[in-house]
Amino acid sequence: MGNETRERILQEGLDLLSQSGLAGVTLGVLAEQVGMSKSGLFAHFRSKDEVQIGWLQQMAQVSMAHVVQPAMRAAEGLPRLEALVHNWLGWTTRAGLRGGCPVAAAMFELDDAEGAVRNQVLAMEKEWRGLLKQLVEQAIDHGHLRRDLDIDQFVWELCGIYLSHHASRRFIRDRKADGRADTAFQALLQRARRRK
Amino acid sequence: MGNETRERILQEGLDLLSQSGLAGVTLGVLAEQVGMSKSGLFAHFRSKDEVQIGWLQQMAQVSMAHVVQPAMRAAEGLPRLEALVHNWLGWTTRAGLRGGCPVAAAMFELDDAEGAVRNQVLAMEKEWRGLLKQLVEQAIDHGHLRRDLDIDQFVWELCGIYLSHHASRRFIRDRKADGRADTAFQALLQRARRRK
DNA sequence: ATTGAGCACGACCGGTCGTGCTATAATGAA
DNA sequence: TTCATTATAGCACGACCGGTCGTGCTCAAT
Repeated sequence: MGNETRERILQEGLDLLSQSGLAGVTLGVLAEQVGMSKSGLFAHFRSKDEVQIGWLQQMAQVSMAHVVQPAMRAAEGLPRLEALVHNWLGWTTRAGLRGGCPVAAAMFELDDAEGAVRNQVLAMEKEWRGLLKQLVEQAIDHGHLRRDLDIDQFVWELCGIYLSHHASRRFIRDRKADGRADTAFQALLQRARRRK
Repeated sequence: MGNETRERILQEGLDLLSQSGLAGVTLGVLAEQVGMSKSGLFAHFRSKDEVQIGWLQQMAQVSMAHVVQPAMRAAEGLPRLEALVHNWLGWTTRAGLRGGCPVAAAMFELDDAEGAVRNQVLAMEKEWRGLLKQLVEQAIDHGHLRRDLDIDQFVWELCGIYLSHHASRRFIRDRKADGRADTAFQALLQRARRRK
């Protein structure tokens, strides 16, 4: 089945993508990894942009299954938010990928670029931050966080924790990365709970 | 003079590097930018790794001049730390580069790589964090921050602010990025001042 | 048994990559 | 004025890039 093959191409590509970044994965090495010819592989796509966007959509699917859905089983409000953050940090490893988060890498790779791939990454990032915002709002509604919290600021700082965790865990290879992120997140929550 | 040319190659290369990342700058486009032939340019280096490491060293020099040295004129302790952070955020633009911070990008580009370039980036990042740590220690010694502060944690979270600022300013192109970073930094300082 | 669609193949396109080797032009010392 | 040094250009290399093309296989429908 053609769709099966396409899925396999995207899945293998996602693994390579997480290790090498968007620019680092060529059709040649991808074809070799999948075990088919470059031309046979390329017949499933119209351009390399389309391949890259396919990887990103595949990633969205995988992260949805490994990060979001399990967190949704936690009670609405703060528990769910905490579960999501817990699943978020270092999610690629648990999803079976050998590299880091492709979107985080793409944000630094494509900051000065233009085009469809950048737009896709931007849309995904905005959607993700929207989800975070939504969970924070729910936590406020349940009285777990204070009403006058600056939600966008909270999400912004949370993203900083994610990025710092990614850098210290994957690049610096600091074994304390998980603990640092946890401490930072708890401090962020503390500020979001306390009045003023 | 050969050294003048080498300097010019590295300076132009640094600008391209900030825009396109390590993998994105090829000797061909660099030569065109500098206005000389690829081979004439390459005669100044032994390998592309050496070129890339040269760019990074050039960057260290430039950032030293634009970020660290001006901050050193502020009074030791908290004022100096605040000046450094102020110069740090968005420093590439003030240094005349058209792109973002090459080290930040490299941390996400090279997280799963190996080799001399990665080692160079790692060494530079560790040196930078060492400098941050030193300024925080001085602020403690002057009584501006509390004695029992977890310094490494402070630096870790500060790096998160830098990364989140970089992403929101350069990739997302959020005009509020500077304000968000400022708020986050002030909150971090607040925690570092207050007892408990 | 024949057809036709779907799929993958190898060969190949024009370009660009990083990297050598060699020749020429400019410079400065003797 | 000659000579040695240096800086740059010219050129070619093998590999690989994203992408196209025509071919042949497999298999279900006719």
